[in-house]
Amino acid sequence: MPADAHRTKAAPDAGRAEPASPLTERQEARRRRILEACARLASRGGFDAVQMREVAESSQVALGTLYRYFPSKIHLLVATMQDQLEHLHATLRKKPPAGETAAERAAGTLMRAFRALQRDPLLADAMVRALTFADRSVSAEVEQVFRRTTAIVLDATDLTDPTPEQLSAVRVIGHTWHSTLITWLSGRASIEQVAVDIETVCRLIDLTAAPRVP
Amino acid sequence: MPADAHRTKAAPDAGRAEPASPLTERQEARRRRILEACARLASRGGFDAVQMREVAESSQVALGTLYRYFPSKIHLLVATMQDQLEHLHATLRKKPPAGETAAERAAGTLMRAFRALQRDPLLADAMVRALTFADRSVSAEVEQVFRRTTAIVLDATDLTDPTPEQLSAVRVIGHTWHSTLITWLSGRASIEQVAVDIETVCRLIDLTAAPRVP
DNA sequence: CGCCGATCTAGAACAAGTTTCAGAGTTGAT
DNA sequence: ATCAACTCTGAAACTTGTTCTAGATCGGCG
Repeated sequence: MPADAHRTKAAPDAGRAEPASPLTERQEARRRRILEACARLASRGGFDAVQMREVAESSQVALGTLYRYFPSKIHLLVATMQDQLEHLHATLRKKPPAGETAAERAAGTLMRAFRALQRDPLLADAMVRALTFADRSVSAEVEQVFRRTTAIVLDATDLTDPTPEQLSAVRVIGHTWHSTLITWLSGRASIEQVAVDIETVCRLIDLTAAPRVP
Repeated sequence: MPADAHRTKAAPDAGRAEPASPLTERQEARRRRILEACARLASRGGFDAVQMREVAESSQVALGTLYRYFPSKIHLLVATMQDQLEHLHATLRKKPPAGETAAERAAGTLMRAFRALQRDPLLADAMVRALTFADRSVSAEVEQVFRRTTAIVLDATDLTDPTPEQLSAVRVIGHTWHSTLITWLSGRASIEQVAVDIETVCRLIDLTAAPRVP
């Protein structure tokens, strides 16, 4: 798996659309078809069912083109996670969680996110496995996913100006969220245990909280 | 990757030696040669360099035999991690960490473990990636690795009779340890940040501590 | 000793991720 | 409208994890 095989030419950006070459309409549509096909296949058989040839066929794109958009299966799945997290984040924003303390709100939001992913366990499994399996060649994309996770937690806590300590706590919470997700998906922990652990780790937020100045 | 391919016959137990058919001396030797070859190869090129054919050749065993001992590359790497963690645990036990609070001792021990794995980053990378990539067919072995991690933390904190809350904290600490390890190995975080996050999460121990009764 | 079943070996065969390439299709600038 | 550069397609080839098969070895037992 010679994973450093990034095209150096002006290939369609497999990450986000922001800093890249504009991507024509047709290209944007292709990209979207690919991501949808990926999610669809993952939603059935999980990680193993996302076969590059199938994704290509299912999204009506040649195999070579698929690889031009996403340089590896891992890139593809991480991009899919990115995509799904965006939706999730938007959904979660709409109904901010109730709760006295920041910790409670964080735990509430994370459990809601957890349940959302539970609804499609095979898709979740494929995405999260790809995320943790990713090597350096996917760093940038993985980083973005983590940023999104961090943003979700920060949103939930309503912390406007977090201290370094709080940022550390938020990172730890993100790590725990991903790990418990994997643990649950692998059948090594119950939902109850996940809930307990999420609540436990979220206490770190209050522990490191500075009094909020309005 | 049809990973549920466990032989159902009386195959050499790929997990620990405890509950299995005794394993003759020659077989024990084979198993050890395989694990050593695996560690050696991983120590050079990391995950990708652990190629089953190479492992087989390098440990003077036929490919089929390798698969009889370890039903997949993931099983092999998880077993290797198990093996390395045993050594590490033994080493760490010898010099218990200094520190006033349980949290400090836990953080100290984990950072020591972290530095031990740092010395062989490619090996660590291969093992940890295998660990988080493992699917249900490897649950039992993964579970054992987590148990070992938990044991290391509990040893460090010197908690003899942990409450359920403390166990949750210890699980969270274990998750964080693995995640930060991956994050560092992927070049997405500095050692300093890892140290900070480990210290942050270890506070959970004191937070949930019941007064110890001697 | 000589046999039996389990284990090991060598090597072919198969599956899925990845790479490569020649030719057809698009696009943008002149 | 035309040309050059880029992009997409279709198909084959290559790599590495995994499975399968036929025969050689081993260990215990009568």
